[in-house]
Amino acid sequence: MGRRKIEIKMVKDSGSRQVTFSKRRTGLFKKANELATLCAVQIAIIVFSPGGKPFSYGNPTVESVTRRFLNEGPKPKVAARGYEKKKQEAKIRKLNHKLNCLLKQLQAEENKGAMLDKLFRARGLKPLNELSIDELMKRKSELEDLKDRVRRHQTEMEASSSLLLLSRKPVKENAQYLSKKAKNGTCNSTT
Amino acid sequence: MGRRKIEIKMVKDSGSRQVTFSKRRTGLFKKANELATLCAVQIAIIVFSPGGKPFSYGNPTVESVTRRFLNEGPKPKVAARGYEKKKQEAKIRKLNHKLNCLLKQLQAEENKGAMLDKLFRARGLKPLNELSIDELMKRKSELEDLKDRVRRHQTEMEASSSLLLLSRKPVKENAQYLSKKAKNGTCNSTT
DNA sequence: AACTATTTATAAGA
DNA sequence: TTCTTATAAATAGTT
Repeated sequence: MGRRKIEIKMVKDSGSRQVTFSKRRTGLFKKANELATLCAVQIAIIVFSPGGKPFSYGNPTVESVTRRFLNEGPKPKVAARGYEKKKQEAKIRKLNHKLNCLLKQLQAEENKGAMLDKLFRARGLKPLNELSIDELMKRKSELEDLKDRVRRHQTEMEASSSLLLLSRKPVKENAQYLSKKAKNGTCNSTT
Repeated sequence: MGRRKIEIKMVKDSGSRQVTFSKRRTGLFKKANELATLCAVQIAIIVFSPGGKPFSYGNPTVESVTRRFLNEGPKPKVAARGYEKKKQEAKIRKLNHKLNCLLKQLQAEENKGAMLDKLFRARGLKPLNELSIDELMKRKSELEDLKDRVRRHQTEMEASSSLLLLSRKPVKENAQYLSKKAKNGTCNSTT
């Protein structure tokens, strides 16, 4: 977009990254304001700088938009329709395969991470001692987010697992449990 | 931006307004994604279409970013300076402890998730078959995000680990490596 | 912060 | 909706 085309990859130099962040944050907020004005719509943006400082744009306010979003979010979503079921099942099988592969990779990464962590602790945390407080705070909040997400996924898995245990019964009897599950679904539309 | 310059005023024709909304929403989300990638930052956008339908973009998710924003809001800022080093070290020790605990929990969650996954596959994926395609797509993208974040953290850990191996030398000799690390570090002041 | 050479976004039109 | 294209706007590298 400027003198040269750049790859959309993380900017390694922290100084340049900060400059890029400032420029693009300004541009993004300007675009958001134009969208809000041209289309008379509500919009909210929250972004944390590389240093962890929060910036936000809201029309009319960040709070009102997020509140509306969070209140509308848990709408009951109508599950898949009855037609073209075969095609859906094929897609589902494909997605399940990808999902399983990803889970495996994830676990592998986690195990490596845990081993490194043990190494650290055995060594007395020397390297981490030299990191800044801000850096550690950032890591901590990232890990907390990560844990939340894993836990949420875990909950979903457990719910499905319960259904699994019921699946020994004939399929027709299962229908009631499955539709119950659909009713309680957390899925937000946000298409 | 196009064939003609337009005033940034509400578009009166509702059809044109919807078209403008679609185009600009796409552009805005693209910009947001570029910002998140280039600067490795968290960002969330929520926007309601002229018809009142919610659209959102989040990295890693809208929920995690809004949660972080809402939680940090009331808290005071911590930007600690170079003095009072003892206090800093105490804080760092505490944060490291939390970090380690979180890593352990994370791994535990992952292992449970993997076991459930095996259960599913042994059973022929029956329960997942009843989920909608949208639901599965959402899960898949969540897992991909999760994996990216774990990998990013993993990279950090490996970098620190390399430094760890050098730490057998006297502390003074370490200084150079540690300052090198600081130069490449991700922490920006962002005053 | 300002400056531009370029790239990117997009308003109109198809 | 999707594509094309002329033009406006954003921005990467530089000063």
